[in-house]
Amino acid sequence: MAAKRKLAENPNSELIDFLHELADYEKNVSRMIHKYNAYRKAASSIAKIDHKIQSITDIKGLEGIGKKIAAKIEQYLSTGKIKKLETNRGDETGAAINQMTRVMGIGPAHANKLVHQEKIKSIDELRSHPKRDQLLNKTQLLGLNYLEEFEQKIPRDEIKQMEIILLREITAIDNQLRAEIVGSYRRGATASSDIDVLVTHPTVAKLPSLLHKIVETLTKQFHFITDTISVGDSKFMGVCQIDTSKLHRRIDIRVFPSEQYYCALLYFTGNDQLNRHMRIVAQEQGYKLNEYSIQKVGSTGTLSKPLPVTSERDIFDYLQMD
DNA sequence: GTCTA
DNA sequence: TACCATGCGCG
DNA sequence: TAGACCGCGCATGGTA
Repeated sequence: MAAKRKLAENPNSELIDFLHELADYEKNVSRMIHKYNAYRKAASSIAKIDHKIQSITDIKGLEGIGKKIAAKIEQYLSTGKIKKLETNRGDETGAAINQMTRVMGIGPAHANKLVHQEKIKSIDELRSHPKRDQLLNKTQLLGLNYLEEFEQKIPRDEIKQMEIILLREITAIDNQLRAEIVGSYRRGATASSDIDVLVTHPTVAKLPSLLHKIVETLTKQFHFITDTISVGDSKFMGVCQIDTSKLHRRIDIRVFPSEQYYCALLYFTGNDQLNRHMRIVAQEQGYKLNEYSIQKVGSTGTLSKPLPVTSERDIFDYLQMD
């Protein structure tokens, strides 16, 4: 094979897209987050099937697929359409609400308000609205400003370049600092939707001021950070740019005390599915696992002190996992 | 919308 | 000013 | 058939 080939598309991708569209409508328009999750779960079950679904018997009994979704799939199989989806698509207001939620910081609640109260029907109308600056908060204005840029994936090579700068500058602030880029990048992805940085330092008391120092340095000295969305003692969320010829990117930086670092590393490397799986295994083995620690659960539900963890391996060992 | 107690 | 509820993004 | 469906840091806006 001469060049890297695009991964073969899932044989049921059209059906999966339909389910995602139904999911989005429930989340953004109906504001039923659990229905959203139900549709997503059904879609992910179907995504695991490696052949084209021919009949309803192919999916009956699959995890997350009950009566209603099965009926919709049946409709899709026989007519190529799903009534409910066609109805949703005919709802202009719903479509407008969905569009609004493309903007970072505009969720279902605010999107509904913009469309229902302000009668705003499109992103363009929002951009040119005379009261735009009163209708949106700081984060949402940033989100609107960078909307198209944030929708672009970040190539792995670009993150690699950022990694060099980040590690160099963070270490320059304090050579006891340790930092890693986690998320899909650490899982080896060829492109990511944002940059997620974890930082730790052996001296707990220093952590909050260190985060502020890191943010200040990367902002004022290097103009690497271009905007701050939020910043507290343990988490920064913002925008960065490797140089002015490149797009603006979403970046998060979190600091953890060293005893929590490896639980955080595991958690923020993900993915979601692995996290859920490990939480369940932990529970089965009599532990409680989260992004901060692993604790033993006593017979009465009492929690032990956080167990010592000095590597990700330690966590797998407690849980007897490979 | 689906699953479970 | 202090506190609280809500919205949002996130692996 | 009622209730769960992950939980947390930060911003914001409301209330006392």
